[in-house]
Amino acid sequence: MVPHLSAAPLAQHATQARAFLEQDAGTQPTMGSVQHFAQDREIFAQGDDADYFFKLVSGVVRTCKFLADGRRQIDAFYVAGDVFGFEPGDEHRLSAEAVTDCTVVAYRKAKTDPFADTDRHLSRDLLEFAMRGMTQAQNHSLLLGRRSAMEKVAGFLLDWVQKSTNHRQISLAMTRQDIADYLGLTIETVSRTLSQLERDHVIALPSARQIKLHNLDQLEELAA
Amino acid sequence: MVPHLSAAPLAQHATQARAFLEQDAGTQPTMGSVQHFAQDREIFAQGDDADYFFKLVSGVVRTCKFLADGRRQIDAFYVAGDVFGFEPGDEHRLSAEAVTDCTVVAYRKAKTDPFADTDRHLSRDLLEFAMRGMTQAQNHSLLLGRRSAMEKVAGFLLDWVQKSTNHRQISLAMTRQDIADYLGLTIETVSRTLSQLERDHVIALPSARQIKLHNLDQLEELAA
DNA sequence: CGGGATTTTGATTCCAATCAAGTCCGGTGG
DNA sequence: CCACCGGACTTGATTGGAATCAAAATCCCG
Repeated sequence: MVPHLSAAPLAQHATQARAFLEQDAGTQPTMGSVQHFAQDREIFAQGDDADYFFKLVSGVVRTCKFLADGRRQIDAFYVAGDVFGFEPGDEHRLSAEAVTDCTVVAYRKAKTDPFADTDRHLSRDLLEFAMRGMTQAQNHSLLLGRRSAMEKVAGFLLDWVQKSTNHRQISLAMTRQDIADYLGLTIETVSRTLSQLERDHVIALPSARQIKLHNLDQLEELAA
Repeated sequence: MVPHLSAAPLAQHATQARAFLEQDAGTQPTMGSVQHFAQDREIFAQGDDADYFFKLVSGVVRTCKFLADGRRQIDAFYVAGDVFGFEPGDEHRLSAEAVTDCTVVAYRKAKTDPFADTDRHLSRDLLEFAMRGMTQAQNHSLLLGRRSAMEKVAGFLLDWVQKSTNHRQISLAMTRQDIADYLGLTIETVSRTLSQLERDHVIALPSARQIKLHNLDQLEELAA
């Protein structure tokens, strides 16, 4: 039996986040600072230093990514009680904006950083797994949401060549059906798109599972 | 697999996890058990108890979700060195299958009470938070990958009504453009789909931002 | 070789995007 | 109180890109 799959993951973590922050407030010397943002104001931008993360007190916030040509993919909406802007790495990978006027509490990330305590190797590394998974899934959403078949396939090839030892050739372990189900396309479209890339001399297909990349620059352009 | 006993499955036993983290793939099989899977074999299924998580030693693995009608969305591919099956909750939300013959090391999640150690509350909560973010992003990918406009919109309404105090009416804070960018559709398609739902008496639209849900059962059917 | 699975290619359909007007508010000022 | 303005939303006509339907070609693997 297939469990019910929530179609739109609208910030399902309010309870856990609240527990975390209440506890934090009691144990840390520095409290978060309350801030207000008017509707459509940016709370933080893609690439900003991720020194703070936020708890939403009231209002609604969206986090989103932008492609170079302006296409936007909203990653999530947040409501009162939700925490957002909590990300791996030093800078924000998403931007956050006020959908309505809203009030947030900003917490300095360093103050709650479990990494400082060397006894917490466990949490640090597991946390990194989880955050890597989160980032990966967010990137996948961006890939699926607003990209053409060509952009998806080109992006897939670029992802895989990075995992490959050889920077010019990919050995695919998976079938066309697997690729299609990963990219949200049909097997025929994947095949056609690869054929098109071959016709354009961007790649060569010595066999179905072997792909030579002739023109990485062009491939990157096609991946948008 | 052994039934899961802990109410808080996210925390890992410190000793086990540290050993796991420092261990190189394929060496020191003291903590985890090495297992082999032939091509296309299932490593775990959606809904299985998530007592174990895995590190891939060799081969390629895919994790995926299925909709009721059999449509499949592959969430990720994993290669040697990657960790998968590490999820919040006490059951796997994805299934994992061997794309090629592969070797994994299985690690059992601890059943010890994570609340016993108060010093680790913070890390535990941060971890849980990160994992919820991961889950959320994965659900979003499923939404974007293989769903029609009607399924996306119906799913969006069902998710949003859960956040609402009134479970028969929704007040939307966001514009149609926001909804469109969240669902990977255009503003026109969102509008048309909502109008269609109103024509079918599934919802009513007293104003653009107010939506009455007349028939939740039908909405759930449409969300597939 | 032979046969089934996988992949490619071709023809057609269909859903959602695009292009293009309208309509409906929600605010503002007379 | 009402007329007007502008942004948000809806609706209509058409296009276009990917899905679907349908064969071929190719690749494996016994």
